[in-house]
Amino acid sequence: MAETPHLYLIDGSGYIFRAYHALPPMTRPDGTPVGAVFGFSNMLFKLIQDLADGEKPSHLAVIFDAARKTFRSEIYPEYKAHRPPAPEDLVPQFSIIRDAVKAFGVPAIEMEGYEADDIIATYAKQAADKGFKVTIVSSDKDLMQLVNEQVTMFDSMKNKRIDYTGVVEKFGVGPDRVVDVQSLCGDSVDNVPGVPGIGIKTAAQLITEYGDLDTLLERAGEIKQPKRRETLLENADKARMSRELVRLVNDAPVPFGLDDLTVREPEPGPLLAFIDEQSFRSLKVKVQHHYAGFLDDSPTVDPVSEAVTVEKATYSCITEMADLEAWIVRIMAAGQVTVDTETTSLDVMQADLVGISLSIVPGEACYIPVGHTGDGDGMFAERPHQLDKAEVLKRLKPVLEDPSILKIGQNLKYDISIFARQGIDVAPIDDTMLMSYALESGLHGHGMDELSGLHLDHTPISFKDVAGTGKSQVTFDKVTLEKATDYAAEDADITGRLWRILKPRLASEQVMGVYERLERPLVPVLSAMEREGIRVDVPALKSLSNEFAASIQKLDEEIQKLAGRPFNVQSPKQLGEILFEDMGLKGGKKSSKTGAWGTGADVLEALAAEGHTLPEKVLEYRQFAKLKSTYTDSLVNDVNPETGRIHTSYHLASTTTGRLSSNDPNLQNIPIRSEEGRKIRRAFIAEKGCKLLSADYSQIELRILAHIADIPALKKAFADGIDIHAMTASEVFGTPIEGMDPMVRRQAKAINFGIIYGISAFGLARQLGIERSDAQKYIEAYFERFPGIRAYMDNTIAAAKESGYVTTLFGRKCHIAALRDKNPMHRAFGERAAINAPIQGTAADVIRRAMIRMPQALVDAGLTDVKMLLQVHDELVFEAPEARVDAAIPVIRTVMEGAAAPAIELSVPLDVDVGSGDNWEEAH
DNA sequence: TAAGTCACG
DNA sequence: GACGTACGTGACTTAT
Repeated sequence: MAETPHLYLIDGSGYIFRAYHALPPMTRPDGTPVGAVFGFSNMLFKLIQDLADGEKPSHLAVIFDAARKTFRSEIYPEYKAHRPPAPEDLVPQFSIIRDAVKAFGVPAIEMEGYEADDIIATYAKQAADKGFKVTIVSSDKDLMQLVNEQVTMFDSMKNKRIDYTGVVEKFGVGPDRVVDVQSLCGDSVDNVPGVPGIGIKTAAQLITEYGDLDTLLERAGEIKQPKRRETLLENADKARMSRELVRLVNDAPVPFGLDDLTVREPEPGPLLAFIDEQSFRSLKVKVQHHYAGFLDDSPTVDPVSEAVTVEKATYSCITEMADLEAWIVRIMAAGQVTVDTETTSLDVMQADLVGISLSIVPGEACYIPVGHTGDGDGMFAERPHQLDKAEVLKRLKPVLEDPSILKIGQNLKYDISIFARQGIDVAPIDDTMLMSYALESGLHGHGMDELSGLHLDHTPISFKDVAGTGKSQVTFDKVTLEKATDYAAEDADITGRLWRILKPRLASEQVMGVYERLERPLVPVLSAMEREGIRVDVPALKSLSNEFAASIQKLDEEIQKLAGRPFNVQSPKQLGEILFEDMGLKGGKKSSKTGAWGTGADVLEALAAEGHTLPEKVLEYRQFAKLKSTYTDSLVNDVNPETGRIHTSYHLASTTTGRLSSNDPNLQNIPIRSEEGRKIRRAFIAEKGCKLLSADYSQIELRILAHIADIPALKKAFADGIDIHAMTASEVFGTPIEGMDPMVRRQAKAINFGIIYGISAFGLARQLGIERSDAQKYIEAYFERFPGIRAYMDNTIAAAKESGYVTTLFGRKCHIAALRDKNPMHRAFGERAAINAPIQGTAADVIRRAMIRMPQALVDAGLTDVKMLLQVHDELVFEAPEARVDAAIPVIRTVMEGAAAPAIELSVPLDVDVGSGDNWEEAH
C-alpha cells in the first residue's frame, strides 16, 4: 500500500526576509551581495536534509510573491502600503534566490496578481481534496487559516510544527475562525484596518461567543459594553472589507498541476556549479556530503602568501551581537575557523570560561570576552561591557558542532573540555600541536610559543605580559579587555598560520596517517577520560599520611643518632658528607659534573648490604617520605571539590616515542612495586555499586620486538603461551624450564628488558649486580641464540643515522637528535634510544588504537555506563557497574587484543589480562 | 632554575 | 685510551 502523498509548500518570501534579517551582509568576490542567498540556501538545504531524515515529502514547491500589486490593492489601496521598499542590497538577491531553488531541483512558483499565500492556499486545497497530507513551511500567521486535519504548518527556524492546537494558542479560535478574528483585530504590519480598539483577545472572545463574523455584526447591538458596541456598529464595513483582505484565495489559476511538484533529486552538477558561483564553501561541503555520501571535513589549505605579518595584524574585541553574527556568517562561508579559549585556570575541571578568540584568515582575529570581571572587587575597575556568556555560547554552539566546519586549535583537548563542560561537543577538529608532533617529535617541543618562533619567526605576547608574574599574577578574568584582546586574538591568529604551514606537510612527509588515525581521534577520548576522573578514598589516604609521618619521625631520630650530629636526611649533599666524610665509608663516588657524593638507592643498598645500618634507615626514610609527599599528602589536595574525584591531564605530545604522559597529578606512576606503596593504590576505588576493571597487555614490548626483529623462537614461544623469561633463561643459560631457579629466571628477565632498552654490558651488570664480563657473556649468548636481534639493532641504527629518525610499525616518526651529536657518548645514547623507540612507540600506537575504538565498542555492546578512566602505557582502567563487569571484560579484551589490526597483521598474538575489584590494587 | 632522587611502564 | 652508559616519563626536595 502506497503511503499518503505529502506536499510541502515553502513560503519563499518569508524565508527570504528571515534569511536577510538573521544574517549580516556578505558579498561574493565580485561584489554581489549574497547574504540572504546564503541564508536562504542553507535554510532550504537544512530543510531538505531534515525532511530526508524524517517525513519524506512526495511533493515540494517554494512559493514566492510576484509583485506588490494584487487584487487586494484594488479592494483597499492602503493594503501593505506602509511597507518600506526592500533594502537596496536585498533587491538583486531575489532572482539569485529563485535560481537557488531551481538549482536544488525544486519548483519555484509565483503568479502576477496573487500573493504567495494565495498560491499556497490553492495548492493546499487541491492536495487536501485529493487526500494528501500538506505541510506549509512558514511561520506567517496569515497562513494559519489553512490548517486542518490534513494541513499543518512548520516553523523551520524554531523547528516547531503548528497544528490546530498551535493555531488556537495564537488566535484563541480554531483555524476555521481565524479569518473572522483577523477581520476584527486587523494587522498593522499588512495595514489591514480591522475594528479599532479590538485586539486578538477581544476578537477571539467575540467570535467564540457569536459563532462567526456575520452573526456578530448582525447582533452587534446586543453587546453590553457600550464602547465596544458602538465601534463594532460603526466599523462593520471595515471588518467585512478586512475579511476580503485577509481571506486567502484558494482557487488561483496556478500554472502547475500537483504532479509537477513531485520531488526529484537535484542534478549535482548544476547545483554545485551554482554554489561555486556564490562561493559558498561550507555549503558545498555539506551538499557533497548529502548527495554523494562524501565528506571532506578538511578543506584544502589556501596558500596565504600575501598574509600580513603578525605585527601588522588587526585584532578586534567583540562586544555586540551583530559583530558576532558577522563572524559566524564568515565562518560558515569559510568552512573553517581557528578557536582558542581563555579561562581562569590551567586545570580544565576548575577553569571558568573568560573569553573566546576566533580567526579565519591570517592577520585577522577577534576576541569575545564573556567573563571579565575587572579587578574583581569593583574598587578600581568595573566589570567591562561584554556579551552575555550564555548568548554567545548559544550562537557559537551550532558552528562548533557543525560537521562541515573545521575547528582548528593548538592543544584543542583543553578547549574541547572547556566547551564540553558548557554542553558543546566541538567537532571536527585539527590540532597544530599534534601536527607538529606527528611531523617532528623528538626535535623540539610543540607548545605554541615555540612553534611560533620556529615557523613564523615571531615571539607571541607572553602570558606573563598580560597577567603578571609571581605573587602579583592575576587570573585572566582580571585582565583588561585591551590587553586580553591583543593576547588572545594573537594566539588564534598564530595558530591559524601554523595550521596553514603544518597541514600540507602531513601528506608530503608521510605522517598524515599517524595524525589522522593515532593523534586526532584520541583527543575527544582523552578529554572524556580526564573529565570522568577517578574516585579515591580520602580518609584512607589521610590515615596513611599519619602512618607514614610516624615512621618518618622515628627513622629520622634513629638516623640522627647514628650520624652523631644533626643533619637534614632529605639533603643528598649533607647525607653524602655524613656517609663518606664523617663516617669515612668507602665505595662513594663524586659526580663528575657537580662533585657531589652520589647517594642514590643503588649506592645506599650496596652500603646496607655491607652491614651499615644508617644507609638502610635512610632508604626506609626515603621510601616513606616519597610516598607521603608525592602521594598521600598531595592526592588529597587533588580531589576536585565538585566531582569528588581526581582528574589527571594527559599530554599527547610530550614524549619522543608516542607514549602519553600524565600530570597534575601524574596517575601513571602510582606505587605498586612495594607493599607500602600498594596501600596507596588501594585508595583508588570504584564508585558505589561499581567495580574497577584493569586490563593490561602482557609483555607487549617483547612481543612487538619478536614481530619487528622477526625472531622465530620468540614468536613461537608467544604463540604457545610459554613463560617468555623462563624460555630466554633456558636458551641463554641452557637450564630446563621445568623447575627453574627463580634467580635464573630473574636474570633472564633483566636481559629481556635490557634488549628492549638497547643493551650494554655495563648496564646489565649494574642492574644484576654482576661482573661486567659476565654480563657481556650473557649478551653474547643471547645474540647467538637469537641472531635476528643483532641484525635488527644494526639495521635500525644504520637507518636512523641516515634519516635522523626511526619509525613505528604504524608509521610514527621518532626523531633522535642525539644520533648526530658530535659527542660520542651522546651518540651512543642516541643509538640506544633508536633501538628502543620503535618498540616502545609501536606499543604506544597499539594502545592508542584500542583507546580510540573503545568508547564506540562499549556503546555498540550496550555498555554505555562503562567508563574508561585511565591509561598507564600498557594498561587501561575502567569503572563499571557491578552488573556490567562480566559483559564488559570480553569487549575490552577483544578491542585491545585486536588493536593492531587491520593496519598491521602481527605475527605474535597480543594477550590482555583483565581483572576487577573494589580498588585498583585488587583489579590487578 | 638545576640537580638529585624515586615513583611508574 | 678514557669516558660514562640500559628506554620513556613527572613530582618533590634541596641548593643555588
